[in-house]
Amino acid sequence: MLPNNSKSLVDSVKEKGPNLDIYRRLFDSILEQRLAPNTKLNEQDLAQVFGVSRTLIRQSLQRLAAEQVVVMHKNRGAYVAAPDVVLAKQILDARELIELAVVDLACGALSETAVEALRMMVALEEQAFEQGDMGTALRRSGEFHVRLAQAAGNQPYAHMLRGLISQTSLIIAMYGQGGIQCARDEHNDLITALIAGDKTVCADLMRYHLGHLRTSCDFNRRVNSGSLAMVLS
Amino acid sequence: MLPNNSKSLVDSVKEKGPNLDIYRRLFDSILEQRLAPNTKLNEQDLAQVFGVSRTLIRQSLQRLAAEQVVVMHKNRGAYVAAPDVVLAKQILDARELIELAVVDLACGALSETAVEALRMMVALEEQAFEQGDMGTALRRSGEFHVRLAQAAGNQPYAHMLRGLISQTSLIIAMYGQGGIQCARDEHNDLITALIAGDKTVCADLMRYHLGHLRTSCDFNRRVNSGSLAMVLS
DNA sequence: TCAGATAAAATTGTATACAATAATGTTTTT
DNA sequence: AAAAACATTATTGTATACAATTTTATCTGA
Repeated sequence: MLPNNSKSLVDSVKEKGPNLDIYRRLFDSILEQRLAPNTKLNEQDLAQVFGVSRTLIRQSLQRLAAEQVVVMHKNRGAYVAAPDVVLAKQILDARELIELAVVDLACGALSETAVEALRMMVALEEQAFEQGDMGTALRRSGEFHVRLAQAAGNQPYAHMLRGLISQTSLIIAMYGQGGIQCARDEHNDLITALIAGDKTVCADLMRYHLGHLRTSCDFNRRVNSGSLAMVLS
Repeated sequence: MLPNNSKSLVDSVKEKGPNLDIYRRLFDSILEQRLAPNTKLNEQDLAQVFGVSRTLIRQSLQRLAAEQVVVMHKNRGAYVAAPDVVLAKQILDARELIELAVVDLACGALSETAVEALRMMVALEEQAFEQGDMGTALRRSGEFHVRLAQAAGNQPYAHMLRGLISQTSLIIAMYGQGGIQCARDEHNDLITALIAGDKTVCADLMRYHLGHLRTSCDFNRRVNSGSLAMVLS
């Protein structure tokens, strides 16, 4: 359930606490689809799992709720978010808007070190894929996009995109039907195009890439995710 | 210090608690520039002011921090955020990106009721202005933009824009030099243009409007906001 | 007088205790 | 047996208590 491997991208990179770690592990667990949409997140259970008091669990849940990865119902607890079809499409639209702006900024403007870091990210993503760890592969795929936004040098873009990508993981969990990971070579192609510096090509590549995401989803399919109790209520 | 008037736009419109109120009052206080950038937000003091325990104060501060309106330093407390020049420009860029997308969606697509609500918002904004309550006027000016995004029908746009507009208030507090409110008629002009339905005109109007914001800021001016102690440290 | 060390106070971080609400199970009534 | 009412349990919401850290004040020693 709980990953503890790579230091993922938390916004406030600066000094935080050890409780930041439990937030990150929850966050990653959701992104890696170990926690399905609509899953109830019981505070006491989590406190026991992490070996801390409910105080820290609560903080993490509230932060996740602020990021809309989790929804909190008053007096009824926290659940992994489950975006409906309408919202899902809006999220993908918003992602395209931001990502195209990112590409526009990054095109022909990536530093050597940035390129290296991005290539490394893709390598890690492929490694997870080849090891059959689809959850990690999916999370790293998202991280690639966030890292690209960071490299593009606009903090708000990176911040907003991080949120949108988190929700994209939920969308894939709910409406996806495999075949997304096939597109992972496209990340390398994108890097190459960004170095080459043709904005039209870069934009088209990104649109193409995100298009795969859309076509890999079936928004008609009624979702059975989460606990059955939730579905039948 | 603490406003309690209109129900401002909190993202999770659904059921929340009474502590939501203290978050909102803090949020509004910052947006109305009653709390200047770099102001320290002492937990115990706030707890006393609001008549609650530090628990609820902490929750609100953490949420504000998640929205980047407040910065929390480990073991050193929470401060009203103070975006530097680089970030300020990035925020304004991001705002333009989102707002143009919003305008594109809303152009020729606003319902009757939406138009009415927006007109009302402008009226409230002008009312505060004429009463000399610049803080409230500024906050409502921001609310207008968020409400427009909501009317445009893309939730992520509205959500992201809300964050960017909050930070814009901080930017104005730090780098603004008056003259922003002169542009408040432009909101009504924008509504009219959106109804008319010419996308080029609408986009130009929005760019023009946001351009005023940029020109009303002097990014060279070294900021003296917040407690002197902070500045001199 | 000033720098450094040390002690005191204040502030934040976390855990625990209690209150309020919702969920569950049992009994009672028809 | 079904439905309603009640009691029980579990879960979340808030306050308080304590621990850890930082800030401030005081004291020393050149």
